[in-house]
Amino acid sequence: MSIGIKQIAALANVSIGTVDRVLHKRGGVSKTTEDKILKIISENQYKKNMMASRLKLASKNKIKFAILLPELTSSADYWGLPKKGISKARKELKEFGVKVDYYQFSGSSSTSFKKAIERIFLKNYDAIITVPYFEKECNTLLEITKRRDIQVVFLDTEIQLQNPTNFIRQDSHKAGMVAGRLLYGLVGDQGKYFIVNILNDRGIQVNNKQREDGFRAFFKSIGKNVAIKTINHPLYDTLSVTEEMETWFQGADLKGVFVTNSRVNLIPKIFHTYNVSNTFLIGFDLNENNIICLKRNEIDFLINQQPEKQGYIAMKGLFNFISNQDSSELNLDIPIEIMVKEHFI
Amino acid sequence: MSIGIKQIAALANVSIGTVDRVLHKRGGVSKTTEDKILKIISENQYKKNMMASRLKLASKNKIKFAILLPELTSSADYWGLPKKGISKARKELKEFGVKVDYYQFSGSSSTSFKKAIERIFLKNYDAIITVPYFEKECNTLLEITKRRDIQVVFLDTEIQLQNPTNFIRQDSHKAGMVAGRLLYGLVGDQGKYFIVNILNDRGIQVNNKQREDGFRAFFKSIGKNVAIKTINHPLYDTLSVTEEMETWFQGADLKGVFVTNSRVNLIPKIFHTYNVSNTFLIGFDLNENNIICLKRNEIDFLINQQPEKQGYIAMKGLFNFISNQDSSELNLDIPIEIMVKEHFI
DNA sequence: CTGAAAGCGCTTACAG
DNA sequence: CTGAAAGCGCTTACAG
Repeated sequence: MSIGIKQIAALANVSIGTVDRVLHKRGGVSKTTEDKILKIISENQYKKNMMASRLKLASKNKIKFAILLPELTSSADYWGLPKKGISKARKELKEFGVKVDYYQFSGSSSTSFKKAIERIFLKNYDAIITVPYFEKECNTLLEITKRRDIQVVFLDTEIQLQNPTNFIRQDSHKAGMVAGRLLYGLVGDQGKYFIVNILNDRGIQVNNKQREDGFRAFFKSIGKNVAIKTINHPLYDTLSVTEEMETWFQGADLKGVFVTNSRVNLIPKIFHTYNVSNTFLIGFDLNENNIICLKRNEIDFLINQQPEKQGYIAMKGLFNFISNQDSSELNLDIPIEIMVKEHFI
Repeated sequence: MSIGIKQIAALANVSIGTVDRVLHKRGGVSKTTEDKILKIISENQYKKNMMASRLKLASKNKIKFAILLPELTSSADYWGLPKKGISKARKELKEFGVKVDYYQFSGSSSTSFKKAIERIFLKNYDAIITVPYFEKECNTLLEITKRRDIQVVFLDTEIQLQNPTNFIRQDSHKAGMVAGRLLYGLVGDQGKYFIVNILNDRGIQVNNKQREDGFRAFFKSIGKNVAIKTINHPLYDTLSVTEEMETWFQGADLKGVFVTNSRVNLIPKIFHTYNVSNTFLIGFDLNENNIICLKRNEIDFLINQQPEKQGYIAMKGLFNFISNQDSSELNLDIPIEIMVKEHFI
């Protein structure tokens, strides 16, 4: 049977108040008493009853989360998805005394990120969920939160930072390898491969580059020296056809196109306009346009990053950590989910 | 702000005891008072605080689960997996007053299932998690549990039963369609397709048949009239080669083999012995031997039913239902997870 | 038909 | 340095 503070108090011949002082390191307990209590706690593997604890605390001491995501734009409603998962967790955790505030930054402005962080630090949050767009600013964030004992979880992308930290995201390099495997199955040894990085105003995103590297690593791993060409394309709402792309329209050999982000739905229009066939296409994310293309057989595979799940798990994991001091779920890989047309029937 | 029984009592000018009598339909409340209280409850969307409720109840009124799974055999340790997920949930729910007992039945004996059910009914369980092997006995189970207000969740397979019920399992027909899509991508229009049903002593399992049908439905859906041959093979530890299989060893055309269960790892040995190439292979489940074959490129795709997740979700869903009367999570599709070699690197 | 009271396990402000 | 007591929101046995 598990033990409670009442039993600990009885075993140590003290009151439950004293046991609590030791458990919460509130001080004002004699060394002798403290040692006695600590011994009993460890011998009996005391684990606090989270229900009772939160029931007491929920009304006054809220657990406060700051969510700082890039703002939604017309071309990128992606960030609504982790937000949705966060919102779902928020509803579930409300009765446990969890409070959530939302902040935004502009994806093209490190200053806006810095400013949002400053506003966040004005309030006393227990945890921050954000995205590692700006390396320098993220390092600063980590230094400050470490000092103040604020938990941070980064979603979406893993980047190298100075302090160890928590990432809940898909392994982009591995996702690129999986994409390589899938496209190779369709296109084979004799075909031509194209990696399309669709850039935004800050150039290529870190995880898009990681996906590209993973894709190439796959072909290295199977020892095939196939032709792989990278096309870096500036983002337009309708993708213009660059000179590099024109090779797509020549020759009857099979071709495989790997788009390293969610803008893969821009490609089928090009194929259609130029009457290209014998081409296979793979990309990321389950936005509406991508799913339409998948259903039309214009896209062969989509890889899902499960952004909703990322947000949901970040919330749940942080809550568990803060309420139980259990860190197991704060750093994890989201599975590389492969989607085909039949998933949507 | 959300409202509690104290506020309801104040609004209705009664004591919290009376409010509780209405909430729990314990009777002994005048119609006038009851109506007044019900009105306040619905107007204010009262939702009981699960923490407080379980804190009070956890010590006396345990929520009791009976788990009834097929026994583990040397050739089928599969059922250890949902059990693992159930065990994980058990640990998390222990402090909420959840108790779990395990029962077993033999997959080849409906009597052993019936007997186990009888033993289960001797105790007062709140919920049963099991697997729908035997249609008649499952119908009986549902009738009795309905009368006694016991919740039931079936894992692994969905079958048609007389009463509506809860299934947490993968859509096997759809999984067969996904398998068709994947194999078609590798084998194409010109190849030959084979469905291998590896039978056990009860013949073909329901979900294996559903997968076969789904596989065929895929080819129908794309309007291709390819050659698909079904091979029903009795189970042996090493698969013997039947006459039907010998077509595999003839001709240079591509061939695709779809094994409708977890015994797919028996096939590569045959290919190896008879020096068969140009063959692609897909099957189910992430057992050790299957993963070894996947890593050796002997299997091209594995479909994961996420059995651990099934068990885990069943437990969590039932707990939520019983403690909150929220049925949303008791009937659901486990995603059709496609695995390739690179997932395991 | 209804109310007052004890208690689930933990937390903390207060008194000494 | 330590204890006694109130209270989180809900549940229920008891008294009337």
